[in-house]
Amino acid sequence: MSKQKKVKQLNPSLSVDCAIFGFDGSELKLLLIERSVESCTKKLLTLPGDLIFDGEDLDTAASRVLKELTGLKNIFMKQVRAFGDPKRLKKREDQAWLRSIRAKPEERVVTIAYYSLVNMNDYTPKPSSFAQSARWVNLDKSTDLAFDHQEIAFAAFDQLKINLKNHPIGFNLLPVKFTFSDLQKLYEVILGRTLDKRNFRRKMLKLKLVEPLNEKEEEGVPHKRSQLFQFNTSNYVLLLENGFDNFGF
Amino acid sequence: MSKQKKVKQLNPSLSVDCAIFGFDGSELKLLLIERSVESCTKKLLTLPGDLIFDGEDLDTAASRVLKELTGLKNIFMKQVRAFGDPKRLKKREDQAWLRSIRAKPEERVVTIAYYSLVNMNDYTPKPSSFAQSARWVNLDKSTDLAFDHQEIAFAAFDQLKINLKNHPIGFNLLPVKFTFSDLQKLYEVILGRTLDKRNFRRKMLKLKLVEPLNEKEEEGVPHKRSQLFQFNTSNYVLLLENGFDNFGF
DNA sequence: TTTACAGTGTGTCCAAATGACACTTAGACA
DNA sequence: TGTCTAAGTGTCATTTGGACACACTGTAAA
Repeated sequence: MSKQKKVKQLNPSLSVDCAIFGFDGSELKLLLIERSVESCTKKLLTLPGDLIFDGEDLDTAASRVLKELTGLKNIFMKQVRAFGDPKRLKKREDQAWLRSIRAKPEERVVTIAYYSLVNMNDYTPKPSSFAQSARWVNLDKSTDLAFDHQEIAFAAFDQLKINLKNHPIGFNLLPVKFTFSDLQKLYEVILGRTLDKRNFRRKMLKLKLVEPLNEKEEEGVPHKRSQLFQFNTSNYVLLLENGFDNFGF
Repeated sequence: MSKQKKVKQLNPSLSVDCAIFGFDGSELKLLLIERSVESCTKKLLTLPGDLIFDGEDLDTAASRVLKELTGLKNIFMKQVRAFGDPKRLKKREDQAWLRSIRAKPEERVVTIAYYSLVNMNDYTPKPSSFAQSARWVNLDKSTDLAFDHQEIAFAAFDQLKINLKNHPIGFNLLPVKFTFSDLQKLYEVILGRTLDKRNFRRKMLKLKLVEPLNEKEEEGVPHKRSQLFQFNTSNYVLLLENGFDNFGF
């Protein structure tokens, strides 16, 4: 009765990749790591991702890999979809990296992509494992990713935009107390266009997802101090479950 | 130089499963196959699905597997997502079947689910391979599926409903020429509720997706003969690409 | 030939939602 | 005291959504 089977073994055909979007109040960023290639000075810029273990649950694997590479934990991620193009890892420089670290670098790997949204200020990435660095990169500058990670990032962002319209997503991106401007900026960044202040307020309040606090924080700003809001958790949960139809800005 | 690598080899960790929805003019059906278990009289009722080959593209694999098991070909399928729960194939009766056919029946298999919509009348399933039978089953009677196929079918149906609201989906379900009633019935079946005839017509015509033909077909119906419509292909393609916001009934 | 039947096809009204638009106010600072 | 910055607020015209009822056409049966 060997315990051989209990030993964790990487499955050479399966990986997860995580597209973590962060918001700092004005710009949308993507969490990327660098992987160095032995024979080359250039580093690969990629999403955090790695092979998963035999018998490891997909969601669990995504959380584990993200934590191993970037130190981020307790982040709720949602699956985007699987990417399995046989050529997805076949570029020259990608193969160089794979040969330096994988038992079977030639193997086709199907990767399950995940995405999430976090408040950048709450999470400071700390690279480890084969991640040389882990940092937030402006979404519009996140180009030249290795493997098919550009495609994965786009797909994840599309998913984000779609879900933004049907779910009260994006609230994890803001601090507990926030202003209406914060909220609106977030929506503008994700949707990629400006919104009318009054119309935005009207719609958002109708949903009853946010409620005013008795605080007018922000000391020392060179303008009128703004009302602070928080999320109404009970309505939030309710809408999370049901989605909601009319949320088009 | 052995050609070993060129030999197609099944990957024991990867499969595809296809949720094919069919419409016969009044009810929504799901295409299911039966798999017989050697030691048992009871058959497993499942979605068409099987392991994929090393290096085989996912979309290609889905088409191949569907054809092998049911004879259906040239069906455009869309990926739902991956299912990889380590326990997804561990039920007693599921294991019995797997032991009879798989080299590694204990192995955790990640399956990539696909879905599609077809006009039932255009496709008559012909079982082959390990499919004992292949037939259309009423969606509400498609219960008691083996493995985690019930969950997959639900997820695929959810996807269908969501896409119905944002894309001109469901048109593959109808014959080239169709009446407004046909179209409306389709929507009612998928959405699971009745719609107002006049409002439906108004909205649908605004999209300019359908256009009237100079034919009032249907001979010998015990009522006024109805106008036939067809899809406006150019607008159809346009909307397929962009999706469209206002399609909520 | 008359009648019953079944599904087609059409218009209006009201309520709600949407989008466009501009000025006053609070607070900081020079 | 004036200037700057962002906050905060209301109206109107248009579009959209849902609710609602009756006459028409062709068939079949009495």
